[in-house]
Amino acid sequence: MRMSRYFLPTLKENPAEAQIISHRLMLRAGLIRQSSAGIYSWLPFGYRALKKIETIIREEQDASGAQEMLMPTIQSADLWRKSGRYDDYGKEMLRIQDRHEREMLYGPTNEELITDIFANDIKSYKDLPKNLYHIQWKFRDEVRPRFGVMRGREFLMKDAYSFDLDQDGARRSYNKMFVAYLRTFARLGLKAIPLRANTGPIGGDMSHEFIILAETGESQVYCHKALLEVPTPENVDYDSDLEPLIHDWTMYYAAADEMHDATKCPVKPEDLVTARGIEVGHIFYFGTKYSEPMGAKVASPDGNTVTVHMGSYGIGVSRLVAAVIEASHDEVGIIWPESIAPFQISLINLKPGDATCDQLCSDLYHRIQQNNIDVLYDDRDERAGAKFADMDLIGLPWQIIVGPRGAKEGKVEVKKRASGARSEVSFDVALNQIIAK
RNA sequence: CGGACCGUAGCGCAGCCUGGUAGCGCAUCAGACUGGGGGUCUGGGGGUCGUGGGUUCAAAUCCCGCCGGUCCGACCA
Repeated sequence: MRMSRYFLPTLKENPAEAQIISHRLMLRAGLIRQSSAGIYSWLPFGYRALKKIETIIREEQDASGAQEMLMPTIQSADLWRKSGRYDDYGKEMLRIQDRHEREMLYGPTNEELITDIFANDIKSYKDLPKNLYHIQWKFRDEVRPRFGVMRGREFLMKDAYSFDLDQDGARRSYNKMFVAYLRTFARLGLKAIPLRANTGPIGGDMSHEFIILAETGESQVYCHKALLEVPTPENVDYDSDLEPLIHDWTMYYAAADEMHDATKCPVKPEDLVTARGIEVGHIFYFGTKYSEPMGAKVASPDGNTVTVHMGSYGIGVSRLVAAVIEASHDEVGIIWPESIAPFQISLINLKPGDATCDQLCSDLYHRIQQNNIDVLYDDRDERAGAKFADMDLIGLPWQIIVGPRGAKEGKVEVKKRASGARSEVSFDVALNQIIAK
């Protein structure tokens, strides 16, 4: 993409309303614009990042055996009356009426709808287990939206729902999601740790929050330092017994602020990590809480009718964009992990109009594109300083700088955003470096 | 939902207290000089001062309503 044609409005100054770093950088680097309180438009640059995250989540969900579908944003109030949540949910639920004055709502979550869909067509234990998910916009009318997309009212969420014959089955489904989440966050370049979460009246140990560590995180997290060294599962066979993997990740102490009691902490002070965290995912098993009232029953092998056991598994997709930025930035801008960078390369022409620079850039630009690598070519007639500032702000992993000095000898500078490491190399070497990576 | 505050050009703000020609910086446009980390100069465009009402000869400024937004607290992917 040529920057002269791209819609990428960057801001030199921090907008007054943005308090936290990710919000500031998302506005300044042209990822989002606020449309109304807690509701954002995603500009082309931000939308690319959002879609990349979505893709990684989708790949890992699919790998674990979950199946993607799509449910509507607008739901009927009747379903929610059936589960009893229509009255319980309170003002956080956006309620609307259609022209026939039927009561509708903008879905804050989808347990009712998915359970209804399941109950209508699945009648036998032979069709279990099932895990269905979708990636869809949700609306929760937060009293106080803030921190940009970190706590917006409208947000993109991946929510999966598992259906099993009994609790043992539900546990296997739960474990699959647990592992899929570990892999997803690792691929996003994030260090995520699972914290045991409150399971409410259901009890047991089947609810975890996934927290990523970031200095500006909202909540305080305490954990054993060994937890940070547990390796991400690779080449997972999701049909195998995942309990040992789960055990590796849950054997160490880990607690959020409200669960942590310094006087009762089992971890020795020298082994305790205290950090800030952002919740990016939450998984839990809730038994028959929804399947019971919604009538989700199947025939069991012995001929009886049993209510299915369910779990639900959420990832805040839009929040993750902010979380990644919180976790990966410096004083001048974003530092995108390669896996989700909107483009891989900034190609900077320091002197547009100079025949040699133009030619070299043009060649590089086309050759990079031919290799299916996303490149943002800064061909604008701007001051070098302004270009460098913009490039650092938008934070693409690689920068290729083409200036008149080197261009005469066919040399360009390749710089890595994350480390700042730079080297002056020939056209071909630059190209090969990029392609190899 | 309690408390505090803000709406003046695309962004950041001053002007309001003490009513009297709507300003500054950045951005933007034209031209020139420039050119390896947000450059300099000249000239230009852009504002129903959130909105409705009131007070007044006169309202961005004073008073009231409404709308929008922000922050602190309690609550959440």
